[in-house]
Amino acid sequence: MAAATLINPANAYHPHNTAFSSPHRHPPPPSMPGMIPPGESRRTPNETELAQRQSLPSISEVFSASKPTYSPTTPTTIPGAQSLHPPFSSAAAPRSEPGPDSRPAPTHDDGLFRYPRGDFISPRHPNSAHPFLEPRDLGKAPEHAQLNGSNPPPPPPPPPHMPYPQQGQLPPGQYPLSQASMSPRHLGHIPPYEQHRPTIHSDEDYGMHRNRYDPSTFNRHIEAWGYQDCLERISWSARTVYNFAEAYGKLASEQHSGHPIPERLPSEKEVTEMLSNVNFMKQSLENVRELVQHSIRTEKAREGGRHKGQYDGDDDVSMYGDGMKQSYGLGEVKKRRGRAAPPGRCHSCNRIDTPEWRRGPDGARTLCNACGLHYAKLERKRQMEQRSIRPKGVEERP
DNA sequence: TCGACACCTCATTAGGCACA
DNA sequence: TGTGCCTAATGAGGTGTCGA
Repeated sequence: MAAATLINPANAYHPHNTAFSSPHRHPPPPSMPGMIPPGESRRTPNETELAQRQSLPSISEVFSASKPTYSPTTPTTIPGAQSLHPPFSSAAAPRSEPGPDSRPAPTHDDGLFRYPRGDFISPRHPNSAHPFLEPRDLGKAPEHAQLNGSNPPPPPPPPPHMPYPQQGQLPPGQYPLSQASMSPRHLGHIPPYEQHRPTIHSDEDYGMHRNRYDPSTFNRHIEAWGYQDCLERISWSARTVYNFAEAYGKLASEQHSGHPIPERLPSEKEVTEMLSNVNFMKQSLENVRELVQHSIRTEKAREGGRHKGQYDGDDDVSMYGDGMKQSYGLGEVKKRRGRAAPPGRCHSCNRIDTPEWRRGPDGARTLCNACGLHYAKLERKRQMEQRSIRPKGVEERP
């Protein structure tokens, strides 16, 4: 099915896809020595490049790290301006023109296992090479990245002036929130949250890539692009709202009183913008739905009556990748259970192939086998430490 | 010796189906 | 139509192997 092919993350996030490679070439943070490209096994022949290996922080690293601290959510970059024009003109809701490259990063306060959650959704985003970022790493220089000798990464672009986070705390490639988007009365108090829309691709961008596509498949490329772009925008909007809630939620939790302090509440404009984001998300989701429906209709028309009565898999298509379906004949496809589909890409190392998908901080089947095992180990150790810290009687709760 | 990871195993979940 | 059973599929921990 074309739709399945188009939306298959394994296709969209293929490690060799140039769109996936980081145009920014930001070096991985020092806590992640030896990043390896996505999909590359640790047993690749080029094992000499140990320094390039992408792995989770070691346990000792993790537990020697500073205790969980609030890591201000900072937008990262979106190289979106290199793509086609979105077919969903309606989705390109006119918003304040985002910065050249702005994109939010998730906030993980556990301090143990963090990664750019959204990068799964936005494969074009380069910062997916920075999984499990920890606050202690944010200001460090990317020393190890230069060990390779090739392509020394350029220094991250200077962030625009922002009241916070403190200078030098931003990881490479992440930009603080623009000051204009912040309520003036909050300056210096409110953790930033992303308020920039992802770049809406322009006609010029579209033109730049137009000649790449065969006219016969042009529409399909447009669809694929629009799908990704919509997801990207949905992802962005969701994170914006999330970050907004996180930021003000944290403030609220710090107030230690039941009554909100007016100075620490969001401005009405900010709330309105969040509402606008929600609408924006809704619009984009509707566009995605249209695309899916159209794709299904198209595919059914093409298939004709070939599989008439054999499989009506409208509900099943999007949940599992092609690989999962191959084991079934068309006539024996069963309704799949409503569980998490394989992400198609490890949320940590971006690997797309793994013998097994494992549970991660983002939920079931969000990590590859290796990362999942590592994460599980970290979690176990963390829980053990917590138990050892907690007084007896408090610990055991199912 | 230790860390990382592929593979194994088992408990859990949810869809399908028979039956009252 | 509701309920209970069966079973495929999944989730996740455990174990063995390999390499540093």
